[in-house]
Amino acid sequence: MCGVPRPSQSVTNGVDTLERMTGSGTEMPTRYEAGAVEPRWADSWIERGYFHAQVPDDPSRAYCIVIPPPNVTGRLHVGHALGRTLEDILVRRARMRGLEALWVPGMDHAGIATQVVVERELRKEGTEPRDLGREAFVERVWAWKERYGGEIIGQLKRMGASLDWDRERFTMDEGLVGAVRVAFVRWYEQGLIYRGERLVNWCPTDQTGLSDSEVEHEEVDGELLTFRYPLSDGTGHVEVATTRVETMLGDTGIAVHPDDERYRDLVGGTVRHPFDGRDLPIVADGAVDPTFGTGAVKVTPAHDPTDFEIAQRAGLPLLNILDAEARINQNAAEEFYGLGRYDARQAVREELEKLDLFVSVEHPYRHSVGHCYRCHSEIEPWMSGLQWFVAVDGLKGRATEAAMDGRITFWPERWRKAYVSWLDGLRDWNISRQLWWGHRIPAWYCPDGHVTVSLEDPDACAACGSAEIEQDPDVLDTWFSSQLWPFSTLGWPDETPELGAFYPNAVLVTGYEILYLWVARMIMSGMSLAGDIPFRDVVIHGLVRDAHGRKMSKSLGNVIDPVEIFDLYGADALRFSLARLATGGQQDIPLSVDSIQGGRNFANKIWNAARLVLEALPGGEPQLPPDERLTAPQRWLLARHQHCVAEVNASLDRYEFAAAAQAMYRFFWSEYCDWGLEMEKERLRSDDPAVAEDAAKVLAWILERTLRLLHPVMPFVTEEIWQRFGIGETIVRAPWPEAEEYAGHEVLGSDAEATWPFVEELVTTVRRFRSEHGIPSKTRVELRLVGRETGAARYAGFESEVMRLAGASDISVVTAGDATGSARLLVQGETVLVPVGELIDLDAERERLQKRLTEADEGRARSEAKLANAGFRDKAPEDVVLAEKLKVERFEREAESFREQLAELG
RNA sequence: GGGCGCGUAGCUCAGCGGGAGAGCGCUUGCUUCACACGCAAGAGGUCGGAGGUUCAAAACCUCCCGCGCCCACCA
Repeated sequence: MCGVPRPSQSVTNGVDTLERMTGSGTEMPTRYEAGAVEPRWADSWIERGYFHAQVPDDPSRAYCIVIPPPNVTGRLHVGHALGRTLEDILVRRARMRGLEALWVPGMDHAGIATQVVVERELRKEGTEPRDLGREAFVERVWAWKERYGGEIIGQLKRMGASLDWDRERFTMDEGLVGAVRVAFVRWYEQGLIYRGERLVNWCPTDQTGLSDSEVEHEEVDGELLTFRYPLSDGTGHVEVATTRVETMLGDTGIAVHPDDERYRDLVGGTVRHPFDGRDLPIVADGAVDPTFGTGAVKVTPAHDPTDFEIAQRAGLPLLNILDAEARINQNAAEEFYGLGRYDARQAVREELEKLDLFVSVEHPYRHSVGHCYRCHSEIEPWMSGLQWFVAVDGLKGRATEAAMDGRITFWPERWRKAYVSWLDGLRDWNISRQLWWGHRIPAWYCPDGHVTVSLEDPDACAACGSAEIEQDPDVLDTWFSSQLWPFSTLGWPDETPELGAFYPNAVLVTGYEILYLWVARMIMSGMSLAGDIPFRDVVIHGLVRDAHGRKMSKSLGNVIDPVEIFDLYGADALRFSLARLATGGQQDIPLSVDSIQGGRNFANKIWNAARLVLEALPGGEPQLPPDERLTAPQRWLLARHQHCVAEVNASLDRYEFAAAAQAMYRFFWSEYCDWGLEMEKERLRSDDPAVAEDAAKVLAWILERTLRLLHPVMPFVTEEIWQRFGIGETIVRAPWPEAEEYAGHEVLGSDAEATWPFVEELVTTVRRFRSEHGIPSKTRVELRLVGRETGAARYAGFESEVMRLAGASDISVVTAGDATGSARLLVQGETVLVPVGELIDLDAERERLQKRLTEADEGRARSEAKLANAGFRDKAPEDVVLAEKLKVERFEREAESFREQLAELG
């Protein structure tokens, strides 16, 4: 055993392995200290290679999830913890089921995002990134990646994520660089990638183009300004409206709707630009909405996508009046040159007012403006030269079909619709980024303008042989490499054994915010390049917010740092809390410290229940006693446990994590601890060693299986306890409890389950009675069930438990109702006499009875009203009607009893 | 302009055709030999509003009112 880590040492205060293995002499502190236990297990699991997956011979034994690679921009936040927790639950369960469960770790280079944070850091040091030069800058980013990549790995390990670290990948590692190259070249050769000059979404701050998906539209209060263009022939004016009046410097035409009577005669004519005297043609175009504004539109082809298209159709020239930083360039009238776009807006307006061309302004005017998803600057539609695009029409079809025909299932299902309709409206994807950090576009240009795209870096132009070739300075959109993640991490384009076994992946878990940016593109590229769906299931979860549903942000000061939580409450606590909140129905997930404390309390509850059971366990593998020795409460608990197993499995099969967590919580706390342990305690301390041993065995057996059930959600505390059973090396690879197993015990427990409701209500009713009368817990009362001899069947097998839990000295059945001096409690319609004599306060008793009487009367009235309805009697199912009739009888009996008692009390 | 989600106990949310639930918070008892990160008992909801379907609606349909989100080239 030399050198085997013993993660539990700190908690057991040095109890040695042998003692732990035999279960004797185990000291468990009264509180579970997650912070001391978890880091040891986290390391130990990895050291022992438990998370390493082999490539199975039988592909049906393969189960694979790839981590949504976190950006190397910085440390992980609780949002990441949610997704990783859900994935870990799935992977750990699959692993326990005996599958080769591979969870691929890795990170994303996150082109623009990382470049921005590194630039910011450099500027803080007083260095202008552009001065550094490309090579040195990229080196700096790699250094950044090493630092934060390491921190992210540390965080993931600490939270217990069972990733196969032997297979860690990075979107810019050697293999993935190759995969990106192959993908680009293949699509280029298929005509799915092309180079073109188009308006792109330009971020003037980050100085790069963006795809449509990277632009966030937001409603802002702007202004709608109307001004006049004089007709060139001096016969009048045309009024146009705009929210960005500075763009009029780049106007090259006026457009009206072809059917618009008002302008029919003007089409073909021109207006004169007031600042530089250019004549702008008036053209007709169907894209113009004649009902908006004046029905005439100024056309700025170089700075508006609609205008660009109009210009293409009408043959209007492009006039680019902005530079890369969105300042007015030399193409505009001289007096505006060099102005920023917002200053220019003001200056143009003033100039128009001077020339008496200003008509009116509407302010505030609410309209939608695109912003950069990284830096939030306003996006400028801009001509930035030739850029590379992916022609999505060649990819959409198969990606849509895969979701429509059920090969890919979305959970919850509603996201499928969102996905399909997004694909439907998708336009070509701009993949050129004017950045330094990323995959360099594998295209080379010679002085004659030939383009060479190739797998290997070329020495000469493929068309003319010129050796004077230069590579495209741009890099690819970061999502271009991310989209290959499900297969590139498995070795694609090589046909590796991993790719053969683990592709398609089983499931992808991610937040809805990257459904389009990432998920949709993985499906498109997976279908096209890897020849199959990338994953069978897509699980979409909400975004983690603070306790009141607000976004977590540094400025609000409500950010929860996962590691802080791990240290304070434990990773298990956070994991359980997140799982319990992950309902799927709602869009976002409010996480509060209270909720995490709830998880911590649960871990502590498990720990303490285990303390009790393990102290009593004689040692060895927990085995059930023979069926005939099982008591009714034991059979009941077994049956409840089995229901819990079934419920958890059914929930997880549907990715209903909250329901699964809730089922475990309810079973363990409310049934196993509150009732099960409380009932068994007596037997555990029995003088008869056989009785005590049986009780311990039953409790231990159920506990051990429950630990396995809980393990995927709370890996640490379950492992820590499970070790003490001494039945194996690790719970990580212990078998997963299936619903079908031990079905026999369910049957075995059915009699006890049928008895249970009466037993539970009897105990609760007596407890309530005692509480209402302040009867001290040490005072024993007698319980007499009024009825025939068979009345005892109502609590058969639970006699001693009822007595102990209700604080009774005796329980019996009496045939006649000698009720003198007794309180009469009603339990499921049966009368239970409690001889109390002077014990009770008569006023309190009157109050109690009056309250119960009201409840009974109300209940009866409800049921009678239902039965009075002929439609109900005729049309409702028989059993429902019968149940209603029984209710009336019961309420009647109860009410009668309460009235009698009240009368007796006077 | 389209589409989606949500309005249920003070808070955060389950439930989605047959007598209103959980956690937290609150009240009252418990130094009960696993756990006060606990135990027991309790208070607290015209299930956003109005119609409709049904014997029966928190749940299904329609409309309305409030939140929130996504998509979209109306200047």
